[in-house]
Amino acid sequence: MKAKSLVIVESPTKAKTIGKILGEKFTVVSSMGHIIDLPQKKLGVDIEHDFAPEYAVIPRQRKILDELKKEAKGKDHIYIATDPDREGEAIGWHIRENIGAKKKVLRVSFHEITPAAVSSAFKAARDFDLNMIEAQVGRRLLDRLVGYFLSPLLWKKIARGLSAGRVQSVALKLIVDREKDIQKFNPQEYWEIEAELKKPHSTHSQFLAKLEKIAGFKAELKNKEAADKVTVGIPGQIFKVTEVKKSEKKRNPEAPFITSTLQQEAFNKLRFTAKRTMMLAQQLYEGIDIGQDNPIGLITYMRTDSPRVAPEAIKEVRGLITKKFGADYLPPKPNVYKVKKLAQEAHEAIRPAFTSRTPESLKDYLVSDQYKLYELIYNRFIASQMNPARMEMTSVDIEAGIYLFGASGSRMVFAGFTAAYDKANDDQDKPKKELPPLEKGMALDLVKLLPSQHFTKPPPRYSDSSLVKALEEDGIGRPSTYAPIISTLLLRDYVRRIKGYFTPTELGQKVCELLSEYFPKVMDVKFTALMEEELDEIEEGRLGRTKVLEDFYAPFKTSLEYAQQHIKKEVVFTEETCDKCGKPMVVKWGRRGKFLSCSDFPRCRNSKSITSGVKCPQPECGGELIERRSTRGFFYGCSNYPKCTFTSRALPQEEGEKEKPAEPTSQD
DNA sequence: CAGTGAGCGAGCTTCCGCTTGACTT
Repeated sequence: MKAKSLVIVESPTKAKTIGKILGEKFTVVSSMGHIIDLPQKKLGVDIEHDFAPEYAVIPRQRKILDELKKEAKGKDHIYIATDPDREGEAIGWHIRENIGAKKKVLRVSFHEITPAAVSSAFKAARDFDLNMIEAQVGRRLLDRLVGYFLSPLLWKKIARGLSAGRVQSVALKLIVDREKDIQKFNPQEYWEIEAELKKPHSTHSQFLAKLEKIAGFKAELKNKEAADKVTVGIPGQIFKVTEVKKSEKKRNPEAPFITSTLQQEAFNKLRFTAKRTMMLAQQLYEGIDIGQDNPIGLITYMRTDSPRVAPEAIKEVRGLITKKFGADYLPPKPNVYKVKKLAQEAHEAIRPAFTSRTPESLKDYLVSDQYKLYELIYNRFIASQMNPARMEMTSVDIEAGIYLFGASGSRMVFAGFTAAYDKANDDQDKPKKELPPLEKGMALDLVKLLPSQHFTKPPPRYSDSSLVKALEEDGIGRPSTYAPIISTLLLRDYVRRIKGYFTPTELGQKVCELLSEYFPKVMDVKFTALMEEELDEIEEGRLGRTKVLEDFYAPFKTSLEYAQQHIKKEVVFTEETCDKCGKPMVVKWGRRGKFLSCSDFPRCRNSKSITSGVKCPQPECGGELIERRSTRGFFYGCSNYPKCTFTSRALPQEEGEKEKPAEPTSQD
C-alpha cells in the first residue's frame, strides 16, 4: 500500500471539498478550529516572565488532537492547510507542535477552494510564518489580560458573573452612548409645504413639488404660524416652470456579500438577527440533501471579510448573465470590488457555489428561511457582476411669486443589475416617481397645498444591522464574532433587544460608566485599531510582542490598582422591608439576576423576588409576574410558582397599546 | 421547534477568535 499524505484544515466541509480535489493520495482531516489555548480557569499568563503563555489542550478538542496524531503516524508528508490569516497560521503551528511529527510538516495556503488554487498552493508549500504567529499570540494575550483583569473587578464592584473585554465593552459603549444621545435629544419643530400641481386641462398629470425658497432664501418654517403665512400667500400666484434639468445617473451594483454585509442585509430585508443569519448560512454551506448523492454545499464559506471571487466563478456567472439577461447586461470586464483596509482576506466572498443552482430549482429542498437567505446571496452575487443601472434624473424649478418650489423625478433608462436584484426588496433610498413631461415656461395649476408638521428625529438605536456595520467600520471584532458579541451583551443583560433595537439596561449603563471612567483607553473605539497597527508591525518583524504587551500592561496595571481602591461598591436600598425583621431590603445579584435581600444579612437570611407590579392573568391566581432568567433568556413567570405555572415572553400588553409588526426572529 | 423556574449567600463567575455539535421534550 502506498503512503498517503495528510492534509489538515479547519472545517469538515472544507475537508470534504479539498479531499475531492486532491484525490486518493491524500487524507484530509479537520481540526475544528483551535486545539490549544490559554486555560479557561486561570489567567495563564506569566506576567513576571515576559508574559509567557501557559497553553493547554482545549478539553473538548482532546479527541480531535488524538485523531490528528493517529493520522499523522506513518505519513510521509503532512500539510497544514488552515486559513491563510493570523489565526489560521497559529492554529496550524499549534497543531504542528502537538502532533509529534514536526519535521514532516509544511504549510500550504490558498484563498479559494478551486482545483487551480489548491494545486498551486501545494506547489508552493512553505515553512510557517513565525512573525505572524507572534502577532496572533500578542493579540490573544492582550485580550486575556483585558478580559481576565476587568471581569473580576466587575464581580467585586458590581455583581457576580459579569464580563468585560476589548471587544464586548466597546460594543456596549456604542449602544450606551447612542442611548445618551437619544435621551438628551431635543426635537425641533419644522414645517414642510408641498404643492400638488398639474398641467392645465389635464386630469392625470398630478405631481408634488416642495417649497424650497422664499424670496431667494431657504424656506425654514419653524412653526404653524410661519407655515400659515405661506399657505395664505400662495393661492392666487401663478405657478410657472422656470428650469428643467435633466441628467443621467449611473447606479453601480453592490459588492457580493461578506459576513458583515450579509448580516446587515438579512436583517434589513428579512428581519433575521445576526445569529439566525449565521445559523442558516452554516446550513447552506454544509450542504443540503437535494436528492443526489451526498449533501451538496450551496454557498462558499460564510465567515469572510473579502469580496474577492474565484476566476472560475466569475467565468460561470458571466456566462449566466449573457444567457439569462443578454449581452447588454454584461460589463466588458468583470467588476472588481475593493477590499477593506483591515481585512485579512482568507476567504472569498459569500456566493452561491454553483450559479446553475437557481433559488427556484432548490425551492423543494430548502425550508423557507434557508430559501430566502439563499435567494438573497444568489441575486446579490449575480447582480454584482452586471452593468450599472442607468436613470434619467429630472429636477424642475417652479416659481410662484416669491416662492420657489422644486420637484424631482427619475426614470429608469436601463435596468442593469436591478434586473437581478429584487427591486421590491430594494427600498433603501426612496423610489422617486416619474414626473409628467414639463418644459421651461409652462404654466401649472395648483390642485392643493399640503402643509405638514415635522419634528427632527433623534438618532436611531442600534439594530443587529447597524451595530454590525459600526463594529466593522471601526475594525472591532471579526466575521466569526459579530453575532457572538451581540449574544454576549444580551446574555449578560447589558442590553435588551426591543422590537429589533438595542436598549442598554441599567446594569449595562453602570458597567459602561465604570469602565469608561477608569479605563478610557480600553473603552476607546480606536483601541483595537491601534492594536492592529502594532500587530502588523509584529508581523513585519519590526516590533516585539513582549514590548507591545509591556507597553500596554504597565499603565493598565496602574489604572487597575487605582480602580480597586477608589470604586465603592454601592448598595441599593429599596422601599421594601423585610418580612421577618422589618429592616429595609437591598438589591443583590445572584446567579439568576437581581433579588431582594435583607440588609441585615447574614444575621437575617430572608430574601424575596423583585416583582413587576403586573398581575398574573390567570383567573383567581392573584400572583404577580416576576422577571425570570433561564439558560435561554428572559421571560415572565408567576410569583405563585410552582402552584401557578403561567409564563410569557413579555409583559401582557397595556390596554390601548397597539401591536407592532415585524419583530425580528431571534434565538437569544 | 419550542421550552425556559424555586434558590440565589462561601465557591464560583470571565476574554477573543477559530470551529461544530452539544443537551431534552
